[in-house]
Amino acid sequence: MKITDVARHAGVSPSTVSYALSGKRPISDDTKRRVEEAIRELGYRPHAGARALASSKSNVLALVVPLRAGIHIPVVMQFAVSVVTTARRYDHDVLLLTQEEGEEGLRRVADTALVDALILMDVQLQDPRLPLLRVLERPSVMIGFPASSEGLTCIDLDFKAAGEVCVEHLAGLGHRAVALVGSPPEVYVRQTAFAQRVVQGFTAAADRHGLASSVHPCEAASGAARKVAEQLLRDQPALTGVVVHNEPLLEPLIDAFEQLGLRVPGDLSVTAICPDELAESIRVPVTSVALPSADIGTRAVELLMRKLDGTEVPEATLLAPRLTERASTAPRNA
Amino acid sequence: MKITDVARHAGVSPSTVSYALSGKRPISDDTKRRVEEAIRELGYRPHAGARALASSKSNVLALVVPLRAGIHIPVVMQFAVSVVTTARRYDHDVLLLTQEEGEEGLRRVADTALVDALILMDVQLQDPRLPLLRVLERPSVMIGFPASSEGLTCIDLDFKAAGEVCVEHLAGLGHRAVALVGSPPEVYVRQTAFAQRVVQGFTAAADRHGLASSVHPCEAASGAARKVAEQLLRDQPALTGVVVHNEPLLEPLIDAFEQLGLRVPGDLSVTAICPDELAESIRVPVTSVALPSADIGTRAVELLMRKLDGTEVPEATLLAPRLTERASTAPRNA
DNA sequence: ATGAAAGCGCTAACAT
DNA sequence: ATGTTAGCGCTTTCAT
Repeated sequence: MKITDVARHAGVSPSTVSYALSGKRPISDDTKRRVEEAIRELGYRPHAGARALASSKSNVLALVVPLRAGIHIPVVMQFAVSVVTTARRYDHDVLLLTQEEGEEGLRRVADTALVDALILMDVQLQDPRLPLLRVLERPSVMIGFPASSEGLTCIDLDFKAAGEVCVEHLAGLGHRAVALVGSPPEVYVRQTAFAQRVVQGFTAAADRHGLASSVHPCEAASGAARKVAEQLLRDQPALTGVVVHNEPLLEPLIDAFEQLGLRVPGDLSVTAICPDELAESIRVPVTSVALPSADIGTRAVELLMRKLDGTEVPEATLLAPRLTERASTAPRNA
Repeated sequence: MKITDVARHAGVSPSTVSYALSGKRPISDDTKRRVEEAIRELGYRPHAGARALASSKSNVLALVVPLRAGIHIPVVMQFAVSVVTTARRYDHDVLLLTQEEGEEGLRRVADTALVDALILMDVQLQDPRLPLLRVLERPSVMIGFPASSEGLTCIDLDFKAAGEVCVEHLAGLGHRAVALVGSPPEVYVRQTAFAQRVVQGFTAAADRHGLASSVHPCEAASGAARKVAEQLLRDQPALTGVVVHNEPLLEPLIDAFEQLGLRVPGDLSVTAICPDELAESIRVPVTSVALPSADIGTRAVELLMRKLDGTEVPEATLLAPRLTERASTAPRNA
């Protein structure tokens, strides 16, 4: 079943069928109807490879997902799903690449014209893929910010501002000593951008408000919660505000505090940077800055589509943090 | 940079380059060397669309991932990653589809020849996609078993046997009253195959051994753990053995039992069906039947490759459960 | 062991 | 508004 079959069946030329499908030139209503009918009757589907060859567009995007330790998997899935869903709205499909394939994988799918454009997640401050992206003849969008991003397109939650907003919320409630429970150490060692930026924002805001502060990278294993809680209280006996940037640890940590005799939010206020869904599902719903995975995924695809169109897009898109107050924060005890 | 360029540069014909690349006919060592050199020097990459058109093979597999409620996301990601990794070993890429696209999505990627074959996850007992798969001209593999799978290729953990093995382990330790804490109710309502089969195996084995038993579908929200624990003890005061088939609930449930004054495994033995990684990471490492996501993903791709080769493959592949004893099970108190 | 050439099915100039 | 046709870059017969 090919386009010439459809053309014959509809009594038109192949190009007319092609144009009826693409809308790239005006077709009379009558012709269009006949073409559509022929397509339906014959169950015609254009051959993706032939299209890609003739048009130099595969209508496929590459999505590179991170697999490394310390990344919260459900967030990755949410990104992926929103990327796929949005891509489909623009008539594109999504090819899944793992980071294992590395730069060679990017080069492969780009150079073979298997994909038209690329989306990368888990960007590091000094990401080895950056030089490649700059020379690749295909547009790309990075979810996350490297140290220097000139000539590249990046989008992410403004993690620095997120760290600040959390501290400011706590400061506004009268808290004077705060701690950040961060991502697993390996995330910092890798210089993953978002983890670093939370620390920057957290520390800057704490200093600005004259709060005592400390930062604790932390394993995601929930078994670690008790130890972390104890350590925090040992290091900062005056501690009354905690910012958690570590999804799997959030609930166990709150449990651990309560088991140590600290009521949340009575004795200790807790804020988090995490998906709203998680913040809401916890026994004590947690005041949090949303990690809007779906929104970021959608906007990453939209940026890419505009780049494929030849439209200019901003190099950096930082999404402003949105803090939602829930039950885990309260004014400091007198 | 195309194949004719390489051919000219190497002083051979385009077909020779093609054959040197595919190995589909003998090439003299000397010629092969010259071709490889030309490819390297010119940085040549064959155009994926042109290949697909000429060979009627896209070298792309579709992977349909479930998004529905009650599915444990990290397990889905593990599948996806192992599918991608294995596919790459066979020189294939993976196109990511969401279940949202439904049957139309499958038809689209198959009929446009965007993919050569398909892998489906989260199969339901009466899956609406089954008839389509039977008529589709492309091979497919389902991860999971529908009610009737003639003519289709399925692979999964033998969940029925997994349920049995858990009960038998408990029975062997002298336990006489057991309960199954299952997947969220919506999973059963959807008639998702694996959840049902665990229940079958659990119940059959309990009956066979003359154990008192009960089954409790259960939300994944960890807040529900306490309620479930209390309900279990109310329903079955003699309860000493629990089988958990609900990843997110596993740890909270054990915590809840202990808070109710029941030591694990002193008073209550707990087994689970879950990834080994999860079972090991819990405070009380849990005796479990492994959910070998990576293995299943790998084998699904291997089945598909053999089908693409024209090799016959078994319609049903049930992976035997493997129970690992850990700290959460012990003989029943005298 | 290698070359020549005919497609694969579509798009997009270039007609009219 | 529609038709004609020359590719797109590769694979694979068919020759030799």
